[in-house]
Amino acid sequence: MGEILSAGSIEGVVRKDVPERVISRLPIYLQTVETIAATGQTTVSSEALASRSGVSPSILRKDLSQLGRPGRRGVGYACAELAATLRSFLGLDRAQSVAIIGAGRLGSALADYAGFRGRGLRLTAIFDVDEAKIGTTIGALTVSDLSELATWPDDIDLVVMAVPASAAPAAARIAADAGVRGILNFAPTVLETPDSVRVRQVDLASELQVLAYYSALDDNAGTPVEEHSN
Amino acid sequence: MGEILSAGSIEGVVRKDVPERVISRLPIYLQTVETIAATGQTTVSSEALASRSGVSPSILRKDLSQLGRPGRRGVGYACAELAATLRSFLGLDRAQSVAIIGAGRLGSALADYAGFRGRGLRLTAIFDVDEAKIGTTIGALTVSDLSELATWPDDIDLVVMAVPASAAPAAARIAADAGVRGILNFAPTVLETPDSVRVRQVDLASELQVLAYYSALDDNAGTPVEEHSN
DNA sequence: TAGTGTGAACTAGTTCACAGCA
DNA sequence: TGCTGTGAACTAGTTCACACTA
Repeated sequence: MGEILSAGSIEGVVRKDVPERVISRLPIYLQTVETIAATGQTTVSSEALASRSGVSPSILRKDLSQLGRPGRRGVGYACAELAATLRSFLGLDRAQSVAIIGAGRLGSALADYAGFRGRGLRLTAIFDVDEAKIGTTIGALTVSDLSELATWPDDIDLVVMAVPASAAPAAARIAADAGVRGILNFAPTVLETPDSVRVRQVDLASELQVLAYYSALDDNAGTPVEEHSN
Repeated sequence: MGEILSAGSIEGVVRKDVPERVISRLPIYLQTVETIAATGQTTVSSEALASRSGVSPSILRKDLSQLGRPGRRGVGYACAELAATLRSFLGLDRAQSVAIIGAGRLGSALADYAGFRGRGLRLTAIFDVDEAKIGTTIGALTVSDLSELATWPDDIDLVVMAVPASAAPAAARIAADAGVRGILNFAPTVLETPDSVRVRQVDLASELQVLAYYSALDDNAGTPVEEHSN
């Protein structure tokens, strides 16, 4: 993907096109700087912020310099201001509305998983197709029929897909038709969506299999494996 | 690229130095090729496999060529053979043993989330520190006290961390001390671990915030976004 | 003086295009 | 002939090093 040259260009809006790689690090910085601010610290250096975010200081400075509101040379970044800039840049000023599709165990767990409130996200609805689940309550929300998504009164910006792989493509189509802007997909399937819908994939088994690779690598470490020191 | 002397090929499996970027795509290929094989198809071209995996054909060919067991020119890849090679390469021949730390809603949901069995992973134990949860049953497993992890009879290769952010660092240390090889961390904290423990981060809020960025971008398409002149 | 902002150098990753083999 | 395997060209991402400024 990538290839953004269409939207907005008519107006002559020169959008600095920030790579997704960078965008995906910003939430971590936000999280970190909020944690630091909560301790009462008012400024933070790139070095401290970077190490607590798990990145290098230079990459952190490059990333933050891209969002226009700079730090102060010789001082560092003002925590509160930086957090506000990050929130605004990520589009979290108005809380994005999130719906969960799939009211099974995973969907229910995600529904009250910490981190919607206070992270610029507002959980708006939970959908399912299972008659037995529709009408039941999860946290403060009642499970609705997925067919209601299309005409849902509150605009839904983002969807968390927590359904089996077999049901995911159909549900994704419904979400896309309803004008949803992004899907966070927990089902182990590659979703095909129109360009207007961004998909991010989270696959438990894939992640574990990546870890399995390195685990197995170490198993064989008795025999001379690559691993060279420097 | 530092030339690596992977001469130690005493055990048949010689693993070159494959970038993590590549490793993290292999589970997707495995998933895809298994799906294709299940339809009865015996061979598959790089183009078909790539498009169903959401990558370009050239990158797929480069990736697969790195694992030594090639496809057949003019034909494609033999599904069954490719799947076996991928499984073996990822270290899934002997099912890796996985433990979940945290028997809350997320932990319980992940415990019976499809994809352990038949994906080369074996869920071995669930731990918690909460007296009220220890001894209760989740699926086929009984929740054990986290302190038992260190002396757990069955070796634990990988851990899924499903605890609050505040509890994660301590739990990670316990896991690292117990010789765990990898941690899949759902808590929104950067974990510091010794080099022997690989961490992969999955943060619901971060992922949604990335999607929020693109969602907000579209909202502002046409009106000047916060932008500074160069 | 301390610590950011940033061009330049470097490194990693992807795509291209075609040689080579079933 | 068809499709993989792969070097070469290209592109993206990271690190370095230091000018610059509060």
